[in-house]
Amino acid sequence: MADALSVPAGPARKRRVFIVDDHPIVRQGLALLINREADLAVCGDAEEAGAALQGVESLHPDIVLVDISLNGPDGLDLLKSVRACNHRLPVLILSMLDETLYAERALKAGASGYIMKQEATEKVLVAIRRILGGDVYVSDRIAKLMMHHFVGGTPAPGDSPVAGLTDRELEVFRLIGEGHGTRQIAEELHISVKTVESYQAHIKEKLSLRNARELVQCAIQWTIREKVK
Amino acid sequence: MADALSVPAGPARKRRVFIVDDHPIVRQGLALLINREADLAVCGDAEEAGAALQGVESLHPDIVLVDISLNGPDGLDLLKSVRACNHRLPVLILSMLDETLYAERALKAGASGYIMKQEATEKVLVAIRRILGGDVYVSDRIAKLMMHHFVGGTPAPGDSPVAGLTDRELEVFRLIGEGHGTRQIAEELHISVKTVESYQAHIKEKLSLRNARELVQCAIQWTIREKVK
DNA sequence: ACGCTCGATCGGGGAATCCCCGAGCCGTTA
DNA sequence: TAACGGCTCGGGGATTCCCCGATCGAGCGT
Repeated sequence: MADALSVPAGPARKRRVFIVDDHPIVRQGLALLINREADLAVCGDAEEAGAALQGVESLHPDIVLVDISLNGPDGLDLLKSVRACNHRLPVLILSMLDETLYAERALKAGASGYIMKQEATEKVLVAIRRILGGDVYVSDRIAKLMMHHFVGGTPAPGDSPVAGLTDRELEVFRLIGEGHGTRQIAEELHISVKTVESYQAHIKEKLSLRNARELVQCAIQWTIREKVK
Repeated sequence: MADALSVPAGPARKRRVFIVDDHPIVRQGLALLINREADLAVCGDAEEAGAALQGVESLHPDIVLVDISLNGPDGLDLLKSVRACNHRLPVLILSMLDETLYAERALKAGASGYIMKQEATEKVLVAIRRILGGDVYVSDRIAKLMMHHFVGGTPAPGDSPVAGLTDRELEVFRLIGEGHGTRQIAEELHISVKTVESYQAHIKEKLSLRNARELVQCAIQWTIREKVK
């Protein structure tokens, strides 16, 4: 854009950041944090997706920070809208939600990074700079998890890890997501409880889930998302 | 306190604020916001209940800002702990969770105010000053709702059945919704596994849930609705 | 036909949980 | 004082979890 007519030298031109979060306190906090840096400056902010799109359109920032849980269209929707407008604009998703459930989804939707609000504030700045440098930022845990999924059994990038499940496994997974218990599932499928337990173990393996509670959590969230889409 | 020997005039002694929130970004944001004011200053902050109690003990602030959803013991627990230590210390609860569910609990537990993170930043300052002045701060909506509960012992129309849960039960419910297991919850709250099981039983009773899996399903769905709303 | 892999099916067994019972303690209320 | 409700915990049997492994058949390459 117009900023090509670079400012001489000295402190290089400040990179412009746009913030989208439904909590004014967080917006202001991030703004104060970012504006304290010599090489960064907040050029605008928005509370929800609509205003955010307008702001991005008119202010053409260098990077956008987006919270996932917005009112109305959520952060991932906003991300897709930005992508739909042919913008190469890098987007950093920040959220208080569990990264294991959303980070991968965010990156597949075209985000350049994912960071949790539980992280130290410096990490936000690290993430911003790394993304501005053209890299992708995710926590070590997520990076490891995604590697696992990649080599594990999803040859097609863009496939849900759920796609790697067997027919029977997927069936059990779906029933779990609907709140059915192990014994109940065994009866509905006319198979042994032991067999259902086997499937649950395989699913946990394939989805890198640590215990049964995480399995239930994952299945339910997946079920909800499937219904919406 | 000692402030009775009033500072002449000019900028009166700054009132000291202590912040408790598990999100560094929010802590820093609030700190920057508060320190910008002529009559207020942040004297310390903490990420969880234990450190918060220590900080309050040694720094004796004029007011404490506490987020509800902390790791381990939550904001209401911390509030009760402060009260148990014979502290008259005013506490302002701030949260991103639905106020209709928590505001009343917070006030009954001895809080001086409740404000949502969705509110404008200025409202936080307004709330702080009103509480420091000896008043109580809640949104008009909550004030009206509490009146309704006061006059008619009825559970009020539009109340979630979750509102019928005990403080402790709701806490366990929330942790279940975040994917935590029974043992894990017991450790985080420093209580027996048996006690956690009791709460789970009570919750299932009150919400008419048939088994543990339905409980997990309900808790997770509720968590998503609360956070993503 | 011969291995070989993989999905579907089931079992053992110890640890953890679920789920029904009951029971103290303590603060508030009647 | 008595009653009530919330918080805390325990017993004990049923169930599930989670690690092992096993059998059987279908597809697949040589």
